[in-house]
Amino acid sequence: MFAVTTHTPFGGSIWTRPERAARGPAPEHSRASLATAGIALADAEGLNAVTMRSVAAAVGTGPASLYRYVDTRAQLLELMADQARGELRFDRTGGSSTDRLLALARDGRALYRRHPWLLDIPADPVPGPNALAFLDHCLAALRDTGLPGAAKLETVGLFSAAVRLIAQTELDRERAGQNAAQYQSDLESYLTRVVAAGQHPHLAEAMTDVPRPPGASPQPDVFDRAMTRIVAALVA
Amino acid sequence: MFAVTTHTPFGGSIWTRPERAARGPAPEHSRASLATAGIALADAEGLNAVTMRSVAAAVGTGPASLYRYVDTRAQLLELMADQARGELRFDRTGGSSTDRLLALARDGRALYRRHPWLLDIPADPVPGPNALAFLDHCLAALRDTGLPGAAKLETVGLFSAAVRLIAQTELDRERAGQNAAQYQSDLESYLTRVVAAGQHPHLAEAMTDVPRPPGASPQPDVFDRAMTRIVAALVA
DNA sequence: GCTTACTGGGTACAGTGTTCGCAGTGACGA
DNA sequence: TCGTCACTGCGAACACTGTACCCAGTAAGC
Repeated sequence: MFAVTTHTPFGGSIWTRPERAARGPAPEHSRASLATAGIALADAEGLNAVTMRSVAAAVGTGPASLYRYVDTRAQLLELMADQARGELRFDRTGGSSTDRLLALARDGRALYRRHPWLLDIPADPVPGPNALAFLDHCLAALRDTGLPGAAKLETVGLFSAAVRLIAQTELDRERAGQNAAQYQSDLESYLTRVVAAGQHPHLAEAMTDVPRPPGASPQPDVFDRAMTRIVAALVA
Repeated sequence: MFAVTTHTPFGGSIWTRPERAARGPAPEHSRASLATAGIALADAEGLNAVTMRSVAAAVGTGPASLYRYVDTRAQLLELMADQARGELRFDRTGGSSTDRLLALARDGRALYRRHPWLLDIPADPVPGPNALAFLDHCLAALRDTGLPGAAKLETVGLFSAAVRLIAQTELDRERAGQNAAQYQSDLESYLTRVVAAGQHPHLAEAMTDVPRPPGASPQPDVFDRAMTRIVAALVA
């Protein structure tokens, strides 16, 4: 029912804000506990359920108190995102660049499946500690490519964006498929109406071409196929 | 300062809602006029400036009246997004698949530069008329690839997602660059502190490798370079 | 032990998307 | 020709949001 702060280029990231002050009493809560509470809420009911009030209630305090730990709601989301990324384990150390990147991509996908609300948070302008760890492992995977440093960084940027992107498309499609009753039928009738209108000849052709049987299960792993193509293009 | 409805898989799209009712007096406004007003506001002050109240005021009515044309704010954004996409012109009809896709990509980038708020609107679950026209031209560009229909559709999905993605990264970087004073220095000191901490060896290596001079202008066309790689991977 | 900078949190504010209810209006069926 | 009835415009109100303010209490530094 509401909002994501539109792209403010830099309103101040959590990671440039000191966690504890030098003076004064010890805080009763912690960044980690706020993030945990937020993640639990988001996992259960989506990102919209993560309000200052709900998180405050979850840790047992009032809304205003959260601003002792965080300047803004967006910073709270930053905490949640990074803590979620902390679930990533980096087992594989050997193998080709391609294989290692693909493994990292699959880990990323699994993370997005566990915490779909991550896709609703705009990519953080400043990477947190766990994002940095992921970044470092991506760079490690590129060791053998011999690319210069800047190119490696750019490649990693494209790579993680691609992972996010494909996970997003995949999840969107699945979510849509679940309300198949309403969505699929509405979309289908809409599209056939559009196609029947006569414009969009290529769309018509693509849709009639090999019309898969309606009950058929979707292609098994769009993600793997797409990711393979992209990774190949990136390390080339 | 506020919100984007988190991914409701299908709350009902504008394009499955009848534009005019059969009975009753003629509406005083139109979808097009609402969209135009919203676009003007978004162009000038960002997507957050597009509130039901501001749009209503722009067309000279009260907030509640908008709900005669639109079920929800998200549907208003759908209208804006599709109307903006209507600015696209599709001149090129000949050439290789790669060239035609690259031309479409550049058009898309130009559109995102003109209306950056498009990047803040989640990709519509149901494509509007102008999105369909774009889709059709992408499919036309893939004519010579000989891919089956479903694969063509999938490819186009990846393609337009990639355009959006790269435009987004590019614009993010530019926006960040403008507040160079605050952002760059903060980020830089943060990263050097992180690197100095000793973990993240590969990050350290990539950053020290060929440290570009601080005043140097950024690489001219990240977009073209990245897009070329991706398109090549897609039509392969 | 005095100062100072913090912490907790109740209250309040400005602003949001959206609903309700009611008066007016115009196309359709008789 | 004339009711009927589904629509239209819209003022007022609701529920809820993120956040600022304020004040009492608390612990570290000189």
